[in-house]
Amino acid sequence: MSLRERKVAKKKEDILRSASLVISRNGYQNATMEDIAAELLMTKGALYYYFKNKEEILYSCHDLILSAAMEQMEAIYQEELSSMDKMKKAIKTHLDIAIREKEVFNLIVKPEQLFSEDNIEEIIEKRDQYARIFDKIIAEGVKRGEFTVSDKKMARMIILGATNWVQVWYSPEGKFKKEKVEDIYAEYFLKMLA
Amino acid sequence: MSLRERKVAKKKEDILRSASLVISRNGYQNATMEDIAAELLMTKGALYYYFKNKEEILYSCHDLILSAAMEQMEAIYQEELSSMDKMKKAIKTHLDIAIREKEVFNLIVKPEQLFSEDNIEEIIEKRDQYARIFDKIIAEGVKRGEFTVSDKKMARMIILGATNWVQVWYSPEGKFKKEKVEDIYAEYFLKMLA
Amino acid sequence: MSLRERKVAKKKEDILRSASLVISRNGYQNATMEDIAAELLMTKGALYYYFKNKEEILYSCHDLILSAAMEQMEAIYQEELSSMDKMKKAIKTHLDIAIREKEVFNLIVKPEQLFSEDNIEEIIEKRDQYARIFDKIIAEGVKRGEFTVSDKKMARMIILGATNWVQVWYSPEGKFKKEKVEDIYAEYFLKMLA
Amino acid sequence: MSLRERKVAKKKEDILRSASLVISRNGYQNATMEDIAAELLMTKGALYYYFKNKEEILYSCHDLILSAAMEQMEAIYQEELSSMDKMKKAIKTHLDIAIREKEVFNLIVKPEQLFSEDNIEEIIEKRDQYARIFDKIIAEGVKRGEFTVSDKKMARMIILGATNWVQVWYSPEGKFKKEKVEDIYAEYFLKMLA
DNA sequence: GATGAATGAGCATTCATTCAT
DNA sequence: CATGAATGAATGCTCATTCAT
Repeated sequence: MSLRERKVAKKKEDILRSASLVISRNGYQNATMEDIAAELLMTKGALYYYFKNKEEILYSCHDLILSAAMEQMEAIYQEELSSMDKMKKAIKTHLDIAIREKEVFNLIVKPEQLFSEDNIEEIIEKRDQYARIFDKIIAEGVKRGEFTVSDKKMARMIILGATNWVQVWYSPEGKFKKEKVEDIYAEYFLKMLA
Repeated sequence: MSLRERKVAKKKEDILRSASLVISRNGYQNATMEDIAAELLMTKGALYYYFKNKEEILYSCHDLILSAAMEQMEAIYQEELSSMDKMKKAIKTHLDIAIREKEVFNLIVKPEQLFSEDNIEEIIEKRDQYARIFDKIIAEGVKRGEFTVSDKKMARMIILGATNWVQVWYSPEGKFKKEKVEDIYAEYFLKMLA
Repeated sequence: MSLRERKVAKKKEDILRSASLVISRNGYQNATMEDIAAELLMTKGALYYYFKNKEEILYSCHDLILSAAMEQMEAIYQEELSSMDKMKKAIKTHLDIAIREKEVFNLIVKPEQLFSEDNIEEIIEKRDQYARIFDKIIAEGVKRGEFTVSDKKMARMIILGATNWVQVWYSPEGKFKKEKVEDIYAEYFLKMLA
Repeated sequence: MSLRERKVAKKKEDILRSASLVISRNGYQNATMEDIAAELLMTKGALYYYFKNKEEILYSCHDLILSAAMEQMEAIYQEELSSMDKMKKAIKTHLDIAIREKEVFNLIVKPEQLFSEDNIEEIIEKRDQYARIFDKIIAEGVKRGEFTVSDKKMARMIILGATNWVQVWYSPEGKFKKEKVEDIYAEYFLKMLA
């Protein structure tokens, strides 16, 4: 990658970071191009040099985080661990991301209202891919006899639902430390899957 | 209540129902005053006779549903049932509301972005009140020895998080019937609390 | 038509008149909604109460004039006149419109660049309909032995082309009076068709 | 002219050719500096090294074509031919240019909307110069007794108007071949002038 | 000479809100 | 009470133009 390409890539990242920030503060619909640019001391016109339109920024934001999450999760799946430990690690990792990326991660919730038809399929597919890693961990656990579940998919929904929800109430200043939350969540879910 | 007052109250209800409907269809940000009025064969100007502004409609919508939910939940809490059965019923009821009221219920998620400071405190207080009924059911179950949980509040968060999430993926046309979902969710959570 | 409907119709007409004026002054691409509104002492937002978007204003402008022209021309065709006189009258009428409606009439020239696919077909069809009235007059003249032309369609193109061009150079303050222009044009074309 | 000067001149020509092309494709208002540069594999910034601004490109484009046309037309006027043949040749040549240069030639139509005051006078003067060659041919024909016209200027307007209009409807894929069109047009006009 | 990057002014469009009637 | 009409502020996006490197 040439110097220039790296500069562009860096700038794009900056923009996505700024966008994430603004979205976190105001929500997607209230995040204006102006806001995103101002955060970077640019003018909104400049954003269009790097991204085609607002949706592309949003999409990239989302993609960036989800891709990274997927990578981590896939790595966990590949590790040589008991299913219990794998799930524990997966839950903790997911919680970690959901808390750190709060709003952007939250975009996953209603893609139909935020993305145009061009992107929506890919979005949903990626989301499903991510979810399927949890399915695989559960399936593995069941096969190994570590887990007993009446419906695997539903179990995954419960786990992901509950962990996604954490961003609604979690605050770094709150009574619970992040690590504590992760431990308890993992404990409960393992009990549920046992 | 005079006849006129009753008429006004009726109209307000109509408006809230329409607002709920439109919000469910399009999401809050895409629900225009025009849409809400059109559904009732009124003009948007008339809405301002009954409500101060859009936020007040939203607030009332939210309040209406949450109040009703609270009432149901409180009734369940008062019933003479084992904690297991109480929780089962509570979960099913909550799921039922979350599915039926989808979008409006979803407003709970990020009140800071939707409500001005005037309303936000009250909103959060009410939400907490609702949640506290679950806390009470859990506490009761623990006292009676039916549940064993390391952290009551966290257990409640998990339950509510997972059940709120259901609206993200549930569709009446989908593979799972509502009753089936309710059963499985209840089963998993009871296992978790046991 | 109720009072209100008439009021709306009147306002729409006003807007179209204003749009015509502004388009005449600045050309279509340089005619902003702001300009059109300002001319009527309205704000641009109000225009959207009457028309869906800028293109619809443009389209209506165009349609209004072309429809009126078509009516006049059809009437001329129906009159009991020699083909010579009919053509003379048609040419004069067309010149009259082309001069009076200058810019708006000029929109006919490149519809592909100005109209979206939704309207373009109808636009072109209407333009062709109008042209076909000239074809009929020529054909009639040929049948009656008043005209001799090697190619009817080409003759019509020449006549319409030349008369449309008149708006490029004609000015009320110029050396030639409108009536004089009309007479000379008619004379030349009749000689051409004879 | 030094080597460097020649290089610059060459580049300017390239730019004008590209501009013509892009304008022909999209129309002037939709021809962006970006488009013009892209065609030459340059960046739009570079265009400003050769031309002060977009208008100057447009102006030069227009000037280039009109100058070439004038040269051809002047040559025709100088030829030793009957007025009939001269006019025939002139019409064919004009049609040829109008068809080939379509959009750029079309700029002539409303110079006031496209050019600033600095250029407009010169534009109009050049356009008139071009037209005057037709006047001279007609005048010559009248003097020689080949043509009989009641008003020379008006005859020229009709001829130029009709031939300019040809670009509105002519298409290489259409039913009429270019040569056929030229022949018929010449025939009609000569009949008109006879 | 040329490029990448940025600017800033402008425009169509949307929509909550207001208010005379 | 309700409506029709209008407002105005906001927003995404485009593009000619500039300029440091």
